[in-house]
Amino acid sequence: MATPRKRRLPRGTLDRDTIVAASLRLLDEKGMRGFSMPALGRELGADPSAVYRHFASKDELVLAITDALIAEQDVPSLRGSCWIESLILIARHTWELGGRRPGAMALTASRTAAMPGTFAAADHIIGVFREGGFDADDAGRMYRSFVDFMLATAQQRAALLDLDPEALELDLSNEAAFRSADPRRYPNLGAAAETVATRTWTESFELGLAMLITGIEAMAPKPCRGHTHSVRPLA
Amino acid sequence: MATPRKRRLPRGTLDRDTIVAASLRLLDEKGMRGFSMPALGRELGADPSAVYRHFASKDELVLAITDALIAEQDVPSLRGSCWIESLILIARHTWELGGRRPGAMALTASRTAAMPGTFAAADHIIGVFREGGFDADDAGRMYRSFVDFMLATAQQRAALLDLDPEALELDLSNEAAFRSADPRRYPNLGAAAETVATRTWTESFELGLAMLITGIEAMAPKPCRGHTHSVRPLA
DNA sequence: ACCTGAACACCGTTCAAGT
DNA sequence: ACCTGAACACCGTTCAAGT
Repeated sequence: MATPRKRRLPRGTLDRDTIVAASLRLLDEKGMRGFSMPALGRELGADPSAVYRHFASKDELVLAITDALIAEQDVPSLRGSCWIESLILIARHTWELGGRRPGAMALTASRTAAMPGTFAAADHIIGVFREGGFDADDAGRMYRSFVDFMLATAQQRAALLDLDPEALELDLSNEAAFRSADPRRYPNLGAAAETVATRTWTESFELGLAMLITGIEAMAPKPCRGHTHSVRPLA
Repeated sequence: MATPRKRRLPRGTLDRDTIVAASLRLLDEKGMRGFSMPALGRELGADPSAVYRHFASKDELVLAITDALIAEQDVPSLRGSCWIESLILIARHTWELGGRRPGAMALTASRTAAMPGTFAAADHIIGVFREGGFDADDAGRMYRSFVDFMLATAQQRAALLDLDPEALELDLSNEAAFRSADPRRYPNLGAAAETVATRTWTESFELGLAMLITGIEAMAPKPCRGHTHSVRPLA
């Protein structure tokens, strides 16, 4: 309260890591809507335009945030267990990350950063597919499709959670409104409406993951025979 | 050239349908970035604020656009063929829609509108799952997970295509840059880098769809015995 | 009743000026 | 060399004023 807020920052205060960390804090607190250059300036205690000394554009900053978020993730590896379980663990971790940090997930999940964190994660997941007996090229193909599913699904929910409260409320009430569809006009929807309306996003994700995992194992040269996976189809 | 552009619009010119149609035109021409209230006003030849006579907010307009886009879709039904083929057709149609009209897909794919177009599409897809022998509740569950996968995947690519040209260029060059990752540090990525870097989005979608379809058929009470589906795992 | 136009509180980005 | 502050061309939304 004593220090005047308009003090000039010392010369070397800002760097790329500081700005990325402040961006992630801002995204966690205020969501994507609150992540603006003026807001970032306030978070840093600097003028918004100072960021442009370190990143050429907001988009370049977004890519740096993308890699930092990936690099932060520390999914415990499951050596000794079935490789399929590793995939399930990675997918669930990503899904939960989108639930906890919707702003960061919504902003970054469709971007590709050619940086160390991204490379390390890709290397890890391709390695998991090779455990399943896929050769390197097929493991690369499976990796791309698996990651696309995982990120796309997590991002979709994150984008919804990141909406402003009124829009989110409207969307959720619309899901519930499936119950009010005329069963004469929409007989199939009418018969399933209660289930569709009350289904949680996580239940829907889990069933989609079960479908995917079933498909992956069917394609795998080395399926995990005798091992029951932790996904529950239609449970 | 002769008519002065600032003529006042006749009283009943604007209505919800006109505004939604102009929004879709704008999204197709200029993408999500170009879809602003001032731009919509120009497209309509009206003052931007006139739209607020018909929609309470931009978000309410977005939900109307969502339903209109769904209602426009006319996926040919495949009575007589295997029900799995209908799912494949619907998924591919959605994917292609996101490629052709990225702005509209990116804006709407995570929203739920409780309106006729949405109800009719839901009814149709739940019906397809019932053809596969799922009871109504399970068909409702499968519908949610299938649609989430389909829309999320299509939206993710659409959001990328909707980026401004410079950001898109940066992202695509980053995908290619997976080739330059150090193979000593990232041996799995190194072995698959060429495949990962040159893989198209559609190839990745098709493999993901094949995984999902394999999983769905494995769960179905009435799989399509003796029928070869049009998805090609790892082809 | 419906559309306009000015106004408000914001954006991302640039660049001359300060230190 | 690095940060500031004013400026530019935008946003979504509101509301008194016009017709």
